[in-house]
Amino acid sequence: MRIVCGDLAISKQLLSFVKIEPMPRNKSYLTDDVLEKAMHVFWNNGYEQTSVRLLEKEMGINQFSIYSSFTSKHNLFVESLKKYREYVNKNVYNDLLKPGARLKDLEIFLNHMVEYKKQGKESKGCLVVNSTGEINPMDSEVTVELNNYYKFIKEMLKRVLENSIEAGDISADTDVNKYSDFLLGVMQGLSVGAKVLPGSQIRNIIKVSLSVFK
Amino acid sequence: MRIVCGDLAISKQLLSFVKIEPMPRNKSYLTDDVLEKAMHVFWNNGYEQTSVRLLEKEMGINQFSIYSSFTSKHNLFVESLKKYREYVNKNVYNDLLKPGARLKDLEIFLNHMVEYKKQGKESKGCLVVNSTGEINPMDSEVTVELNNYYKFIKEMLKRVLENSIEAGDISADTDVNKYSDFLLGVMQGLSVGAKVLPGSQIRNIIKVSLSVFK
DNA sequence: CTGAATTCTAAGCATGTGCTTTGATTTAAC
DNA sequence: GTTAAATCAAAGCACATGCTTAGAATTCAG
Repeated sequence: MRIVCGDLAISKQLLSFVKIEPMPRNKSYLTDDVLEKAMHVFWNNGYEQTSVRLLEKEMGINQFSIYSSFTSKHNLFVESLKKYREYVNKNVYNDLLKPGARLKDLEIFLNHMVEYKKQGKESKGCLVVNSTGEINPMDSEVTVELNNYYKFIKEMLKRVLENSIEAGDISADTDVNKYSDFLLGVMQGLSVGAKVLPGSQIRNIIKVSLSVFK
Repeated sequence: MRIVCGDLAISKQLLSFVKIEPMPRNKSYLTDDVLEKAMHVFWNNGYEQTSVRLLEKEMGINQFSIYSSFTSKHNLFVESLKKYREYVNKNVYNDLLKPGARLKDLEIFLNHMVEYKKQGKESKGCLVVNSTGEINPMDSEVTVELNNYYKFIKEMLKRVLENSIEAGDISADTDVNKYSDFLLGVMQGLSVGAKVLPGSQIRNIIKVSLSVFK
């Protein structure tokens, strides 16, 4: 019997006093790296359209390794959703998460989405919104993670509104909870709309949505 | 060689002068009926999760008949999307499509959605919005039909706004095009949100959205 | 009734699916 | 070097998938 240590080489030494037998071969990959790659595959193709063969190819490890690290395709998907939240935190919503971010920054962010789409790139939408449509609601593990994501976005929007109040951009008695719900709804709508509607319509949605604060 | 007449028994007689050989067996089902059943299967399960075996069972006809009437699963899905537009026209948006329907009716309609969900029923969302998330954008046949649907909804919302202007509910210089885009965006957002968010949040989205007209 | 056209039933096809097993390879304490 | 544990690559498993085929059943003009 031995303590499994995953890909944290250092913990091997920390746990060496427990170990009673020779140490085995090391993983040739970092769990976190291949998970991020898996996330992108799910993001591009959706859950059902993503086969384990495709994951194997894109993650750069074979099926045995996938199953020994993530136990099932379904679990890998759930982990990918968690990873997605971490990913957008760092790479998508970073400006909006900065301390002091205001409605003006939200406006810039939303318009940036349209610009990005106009540059010819295919809009693959939001992994979570796409999954909300695809996954059946009985799948509680996934549903929990979808809700975690939406809570995360709502909290971000709440802070944006609070900062806007503090900066005097909007009235001090603005119902922050109510309006962050509204903005979350708008963003869910944009995630759908941006995939198919022309830019002019998306811009109209953004304009009118933000006009409620004037 | 013979003229195929589908399920319109009457046209057999109309075309009888063309026919040169004995008449064959008749279809035991109406194409339109089984199509509507197929639509519900796709609505409940999504495109990928719907197998031809399941369609066979729910449509009540076997695979041969499915393929001879609809040529492929993909084409059956496209036809189902068209059928869906016809379906919601009759069964979902009927009140909003009545001549003279106003914003007040839209408000009732949206709140009805929340009530329906509160009654414990699983919200399966909108077939088109779900498909917008699931289908890859390169699938042009499907994309065209998704856009047809959204155009249909936008036209409906435009008429609601025009009626509201005429009734004096909202300002006469309201930019109908712009605000119908906005309302379409809100409805897309609600189709996503209603599947996972609590009723209180949905109600907030509705309230704030409609407050732009006050 | 006969016969040709069309439908239906049901079996079958090749391929794709998620997941498992096998056996060779690598690791590092002894 | 030896040895045991964990890794890896590759083949394999049972079953599901979209779609097709073969043959029996049905229809209706002649």
